[in-house]
Amino acid sequence: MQPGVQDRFNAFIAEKGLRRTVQRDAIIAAAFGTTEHYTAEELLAMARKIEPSVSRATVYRTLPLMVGCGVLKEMDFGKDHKIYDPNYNAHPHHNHLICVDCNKIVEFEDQHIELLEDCISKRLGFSPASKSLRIEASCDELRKHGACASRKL
Amino acid sequence: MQPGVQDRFNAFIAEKGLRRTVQRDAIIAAAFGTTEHYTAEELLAMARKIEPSVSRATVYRTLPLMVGCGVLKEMDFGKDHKIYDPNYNAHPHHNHLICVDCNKIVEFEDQHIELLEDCISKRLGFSPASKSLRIEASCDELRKHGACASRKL
DNA sequence: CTAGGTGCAAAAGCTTTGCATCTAC
DNA sequence: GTAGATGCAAAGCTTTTGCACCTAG
Repeated sequence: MQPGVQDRFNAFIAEKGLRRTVQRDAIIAAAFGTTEHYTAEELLAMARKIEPSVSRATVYRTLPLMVGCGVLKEMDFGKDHKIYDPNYNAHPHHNHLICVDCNKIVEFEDQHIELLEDCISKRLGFSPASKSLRIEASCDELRKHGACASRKL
Repeated sequence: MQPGVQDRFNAFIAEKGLRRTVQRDAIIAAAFGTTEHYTAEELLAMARKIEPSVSRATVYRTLPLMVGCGVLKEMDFGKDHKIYDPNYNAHPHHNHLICVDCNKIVEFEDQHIELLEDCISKRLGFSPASKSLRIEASCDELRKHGACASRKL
């Protein structure tokens, strides 16, 4: 599990007068025991491997807590369900490239784009705080070989 | 209605051996009679003003056709429903800035970001074709005045 | 002891689909 | 005439919620 996350969540929970439970611990452990993106349903499955008593409702009730705490990022890639990204702790400024052909998601960082985002945001009257950026593109692999090796979702 | 769109859609339809109907015409007219973004439900309402016989099912069946034809862009801004953008014909390279506070969506174009997208896409092994970019940011208005004038959705 | 948490199953909300009827070509 | 389109209502899917029971502090 990613270091520090559990502590950050506990502090957040405590500050709000909420409680620490076995189920929440299991969900946190599952959520940050991987660097892959996942859906709510997938998180439920992972959490249940750790603590079988975890229910779907509790997962759905805990997800907003983790997002609100700032440890987990909720994303929407145009699929029918939301996707969660546990990598914002390790790489707070990473961006996403999503392949429109095969749905592959590549995370990347780039200094120039950071700067550009700041400029554009300010120009339009927005504060560059808490921004994120995503590029949709076509997969070279698909065009060349008719299929994409890392087809996902 | 945006010029050329109807023709483009008709050609697309014809090529696929599909048919032109009163309902589809009304949906196209509604979809491109505005420059605002809209949901499927909103499009249904607009189309019914033109042709009352349009049903929800036909709207949902026609949306993928317009998207597949390339005249309409489907977007997902993390809300519970999809949003459609009819402005890609007039401005094929525009990007979106979405305010995380008030959901305001600002469209903008930027030469530098175009270049940067190309570089990054290629670097990661993707073709820059059909890319789009969105920035999420915080609204200055909200921070200053506690509320945002153009609160939407 | 009690405010907060949990599981279950039902409900909600958007989107899709089966089916009988209709219509563009 | 026939493949394709439509409307209606039912079904699907993810996510939310009401409720009775449980538990951390």
